[in-house]
Amino acid sequence: MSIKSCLESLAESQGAEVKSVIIFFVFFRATFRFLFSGMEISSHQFHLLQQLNEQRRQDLFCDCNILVEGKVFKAHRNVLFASSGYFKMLLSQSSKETSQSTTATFQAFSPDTFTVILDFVYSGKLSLTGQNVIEVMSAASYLQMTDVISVCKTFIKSSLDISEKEKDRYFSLSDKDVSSNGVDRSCVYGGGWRAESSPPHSHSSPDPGTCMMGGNTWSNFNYYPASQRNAQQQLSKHEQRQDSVKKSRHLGLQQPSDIPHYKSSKLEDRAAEPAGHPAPPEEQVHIDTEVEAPHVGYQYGQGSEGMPRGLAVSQQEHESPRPSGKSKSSKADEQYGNMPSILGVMGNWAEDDLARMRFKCPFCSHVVKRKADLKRHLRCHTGERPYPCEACGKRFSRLDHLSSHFRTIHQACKPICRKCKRHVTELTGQVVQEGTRRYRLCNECLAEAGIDSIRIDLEAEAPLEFPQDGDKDSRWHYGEDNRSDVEIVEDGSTDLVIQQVDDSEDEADEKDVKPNIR
DNA sequence: CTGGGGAAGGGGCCC
DNA sequence: AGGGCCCCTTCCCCA
Repeated sequence: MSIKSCLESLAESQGAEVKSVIIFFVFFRATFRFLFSGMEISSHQFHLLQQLNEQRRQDLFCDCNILVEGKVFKAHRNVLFASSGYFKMLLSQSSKETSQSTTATFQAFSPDTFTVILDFVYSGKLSLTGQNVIEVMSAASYLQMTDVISVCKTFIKSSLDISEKEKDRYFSLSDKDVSSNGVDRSCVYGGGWRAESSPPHSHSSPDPGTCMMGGNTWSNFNYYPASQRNAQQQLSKHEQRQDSVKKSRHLGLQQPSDIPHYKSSKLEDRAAEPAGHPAPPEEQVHIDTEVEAPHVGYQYGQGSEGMPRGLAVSQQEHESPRPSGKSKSSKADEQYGNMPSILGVMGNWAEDDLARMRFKCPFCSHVVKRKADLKRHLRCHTGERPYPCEACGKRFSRLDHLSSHFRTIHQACKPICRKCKRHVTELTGQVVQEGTRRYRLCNECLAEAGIDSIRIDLEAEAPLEFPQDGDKDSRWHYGEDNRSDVEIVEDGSTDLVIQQVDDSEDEADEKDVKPNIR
C-alpha cells in the first residue's frame, strides 16, 4: 500500500479534518521532494506504517473491532479501508451511519489466519506457510485483497513446482542431496517499500514493478532450489509442452512430471483475470527471502529438516517407493487440509442466509456446497494430480478418474469388440493385451488381425490389477499374489490373448496393432 | 468439413 | 470426509 493510495483512501473514508491533515502532508511531501530535487525519504512510508502498527498494538486510536471466532482484533478503520475491498465496502456504509467504533464478525477464517492478514496490512509482510496458504488465500479472497491472493497463488504454484521437480529428481537422481537443496518453505512475502518513487502495489490498482522487498526479484529469487524455474519459464515450457501432450494423449506418453504444468495455464489464465480484481503479473511479484522462525504446524519429516513442504513429501516417497497408507492422497490433504469454510458471516445475516452460503473457489466464481467438493475443484486450478497410473504413468486429479482410466485402458471391462463394436462374451471374444492396454476383440476380428497366434498362458503373464483398499499408493501391481477387488471379470486364463511387447515402447505398439489402437 | 466415437475431466450427489 | 458413481462437456482422432 503506498502512502499516496493510503492517503487517498483516508480522504475518502474520513471527513474534512482528516483532509486538511492530508493536504498538509501532501504539501509537506511536495516541498520535501522539491528541496531534495526529487529525492524521497524511502524510510518515511515504512516508519509511518510502523507507527500505525505500533498504535494498533497499543490499542491507540483503534476504531474498529474485528471479531474472529471469538477473538477480538483491534485496528484502524482507515487502514482496513485502504487495504481491503471488503472493508472498504463495509466501512463506507457504516461510516455514514455512525461515527462510533465499528465491529465486524467473521467465521470465515481462523484468528491465526486473520493475524497473518492483519500483520500484512500493517507491515506489508505476508507470513505464508504451506499450512496456512490456502486459508490465507481464502480469507484474502473473502476480504478482496487481490495482491495477497496472487502472492498465495504464486506460493502454491511454487510449492507444487518444487514437489514435482523433486519427484523428477527422485526418478533421475539419487536422493543424497535432496535435503541439501531444501530451504524453509515458510517465508515472508513482502509487499513492502522501495526506494523509488513509484507507488507500491495496491489491491485496487496493481502496479507493475512494485511489491518488492529486499531487492529480490522473482527471477533471481533464491528461495527456490537452484533448479527451480521461474514463472516465465513455466509458461513457455507449458506452451511448448502443449503440442507434445496433445500428440501423446492417446499414446500414454505423458510423463508424470509434465502433468501438473499441463493444467497450469488454466491457473495462470484465471489468475490473470479474476472478475473485478486484476492480479499483478507473477513475474512482477517480488518476494522477500528472509525466513522467519518456523511456523506453528509446519513440521518436516525426519531427515528433511528445513526442507520445503513439497520436498518433505517427496523425501518420504523416496524413502518408501511404495508407501503404505495414503501418502499420495494425503499430499492433497496436506495442501488443502486447512481449507477454511468460506461461510463468511458479516454482522446481522440471517440464519437462512447462512444455510444458503456455499464454498466459493478463490480462483474462480465457482461455488460448491461442500468443502470436499471445493477441495476437489481446486485441483483443477492448481494442476495437482496426486493419483498416478503406474501402468502408463499418466496422472489424474481424481481417484475415480484414475479408476475409470484403468478400467478402460488397462483392463478390458467393456464386453464389446473394439473393432466391430459387437457385444462379445467369453465364448465369442477374447481379451487382447497390447503393452499395458487391454481390449476385447471378437473371434472374427481376432482372426482378421491375425494376432491370436500369440497366445500366452496367463499363469505366466498375470493381469494388471487395481490396488486394494488400504493400499492405495501401491496401485497397479503386475500380477501379484492377491487378486484385487476389481477383477478383470472375463480374464479367463485360457482366453487372454497377449501381444508381447515392451511396456516402455508404447509408441511402437501403436503401429503393431494400429487398426484397433489409436 | 462434418459427424461419430473414445478418452479425459469436471460437477453433483449418494453412501 | 473420502470414495465412487452418474451425467455432462470438451477435446481429439478418424472415417
